[in-house]
Amino acid sequence: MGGPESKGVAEIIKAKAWQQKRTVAHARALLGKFLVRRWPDGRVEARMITEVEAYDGERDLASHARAGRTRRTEIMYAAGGYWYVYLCYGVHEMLNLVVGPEGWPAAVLIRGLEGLSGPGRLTKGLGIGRELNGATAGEEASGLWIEDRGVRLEARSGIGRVVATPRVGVDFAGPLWAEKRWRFVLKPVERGEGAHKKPGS
DNA sequence: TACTCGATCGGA
DNA sequence: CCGATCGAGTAA
Repeated sequence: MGGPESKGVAEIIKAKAWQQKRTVAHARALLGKFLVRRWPDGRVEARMITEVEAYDGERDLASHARAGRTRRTEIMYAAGGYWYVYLCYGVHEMLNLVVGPEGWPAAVLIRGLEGLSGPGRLTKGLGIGRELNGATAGEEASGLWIEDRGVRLEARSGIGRVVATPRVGVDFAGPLWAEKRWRFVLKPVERGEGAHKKPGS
């Protein structure tokens, strides 16, 4: 199976990879990657990322960074590759990957995984809490990391198609920022879509 | 220190 | 539709 460069070999994505100032592109690029969790008992659970949102700079009034540097947002100003985990509505832990160069506050909210839909549900499902806030995304550093398992999302890849929509729950940010289509969802291909199918079968 | 309000979810 | 539940941010 496969040669020396066989596809499907999981590659752990290094923190460095998230340090370019391309927040929206980073969000889009996370679709199809795998979020991997090492549980305390050593078991490893990996799920494909299917839904993300980009939050980009202080100018983005939907972002926590709209208030500038504060104790909470400090981690967003770090260079890409750290986890930003915060409590929402006093109930749900939200998992974000900090992206961009140092000094530019940006993050990608991970909103959905294959089989675990919803930002609050996925953190609960993977045992992720605020104790990971500020930790490095990496197997050794935090037991929570991103892997590229070779999934490609080009047309006819058969995996799915990417849909861009406005972000969820950010109407408070005003129309300019609420309407930006910075939410990306990986929709599975429908039967008969994305590949030729014999009619009438 | 007081007050407001959320990057949500599950149950009426 | 509504309540849960709590910490960050703001005003004072």
